[in-house]
Amino acid sequence: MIALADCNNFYVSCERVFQPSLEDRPVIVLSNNDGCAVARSNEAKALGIPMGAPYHQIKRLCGRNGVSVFSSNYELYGDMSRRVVSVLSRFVPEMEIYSIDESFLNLGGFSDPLGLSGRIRETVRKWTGIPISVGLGKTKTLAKLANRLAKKEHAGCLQVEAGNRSTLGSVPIEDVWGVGRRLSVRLRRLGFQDAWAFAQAPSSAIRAIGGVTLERTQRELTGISCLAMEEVPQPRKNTCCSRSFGKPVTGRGELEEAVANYAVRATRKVRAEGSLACGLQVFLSTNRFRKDQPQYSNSRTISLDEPTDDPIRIVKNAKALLNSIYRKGYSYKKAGVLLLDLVSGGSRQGLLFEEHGDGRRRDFVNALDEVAARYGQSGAFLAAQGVRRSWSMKRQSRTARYTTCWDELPVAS
DNA sequence: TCTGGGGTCCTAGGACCC
DNA sequence: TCTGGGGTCCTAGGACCC
Repeated sequence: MIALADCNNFYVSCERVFQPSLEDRPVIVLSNNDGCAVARSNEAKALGIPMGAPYHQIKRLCGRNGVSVFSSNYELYGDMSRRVVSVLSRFVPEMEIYSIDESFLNLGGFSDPLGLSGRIRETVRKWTGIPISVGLGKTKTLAKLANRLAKKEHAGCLQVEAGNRSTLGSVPIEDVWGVGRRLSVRLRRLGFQDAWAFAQAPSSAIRAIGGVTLERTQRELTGISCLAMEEVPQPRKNTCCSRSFGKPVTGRGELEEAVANYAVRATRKVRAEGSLACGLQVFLSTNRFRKDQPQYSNSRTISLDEPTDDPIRIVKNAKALLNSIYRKGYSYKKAGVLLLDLVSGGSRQGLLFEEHGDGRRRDFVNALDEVAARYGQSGAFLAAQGVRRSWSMKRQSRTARYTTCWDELPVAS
């Protein structure tokens, strides 16, 4: 038996823990750059605010209805997520952290999985303040489906059997995990409107529509497990850092600064995991929503002659790539840096004519990381990253980093 | 005016090889 | 007129997820 523990409206719930007055009121949390609504309280959902709604389109609706609006506070959400996971892990020997707000738990061998799920739910709420729902099923896809239903009713916990025609029949096809917008349109056209009809369909038809991936989803719904639990997280293969700009950017200099910053951040992630990058990609683009402006987007990729985690080298290469795709006269909205084909530091393949260990460079980079960790991004940075950073993203209503920053601890008065 | 960021996997098609 | 067969590797693009 597999359980999916999923935090309800996670980012909103995190904000509510530190501002209890937000309970029972409409609340939304915005994406980076205060762009879209990415988390909504039930009250905000009831107002008709869809997932991913651009904020400028719902701003007036929010004003009229007294919706509390927050910029995203990823430091807080990341820390709250770790707390939830630590509670979950006390109950089960095997679990897979699937995302910032979801974990699969292996409840095989427990005599009363549903009862246990209820206790887990209560404990997480009590110890972290975060409300969760738990769905149970024989496979991950069934657990996921059960979780959806548990959220709406069933007191937050529900178990679903593969053969339950009325339950599966009540789930629209687009709500099945692994069936997105495109595939659901095609499946509906063929008459597979709900999870039950989809599960009963001839597998050859399903394979023709969505390949082996969709066929796996179908089998999972019939109770045949195709997606294993991954208790040990697989090392990342690529990593990316990109942001849209707070204002349109036209100058090469500003773009270079932005790209240098993204390169440093991406490299820091890779270093933290003990990996090295073998490839590097830089991309940039104008605002695709502005039909009245000339559009341009481009990217360029190189393979590095030696796997590296050296931010100075990455920044240098990234700037060169940027300059090879930069075109004057456009109003840019977004740029990003990808580090590709990551390999673990241990299995590093040396170069025939490698320059061996520059110890001073290594010490310097470590010091840079340490200072940045202690005093924040502005504590120490490369000159290429710029000082004014006029392009940086909007984040007008972020709450304090209550749990990770000494200066921002909540104060009781 | 204003529209997120970070991932994974699969497939088709082209380049290239013998 | 008639122009092989079988394989690998890489990349771009499409689909999905949170």
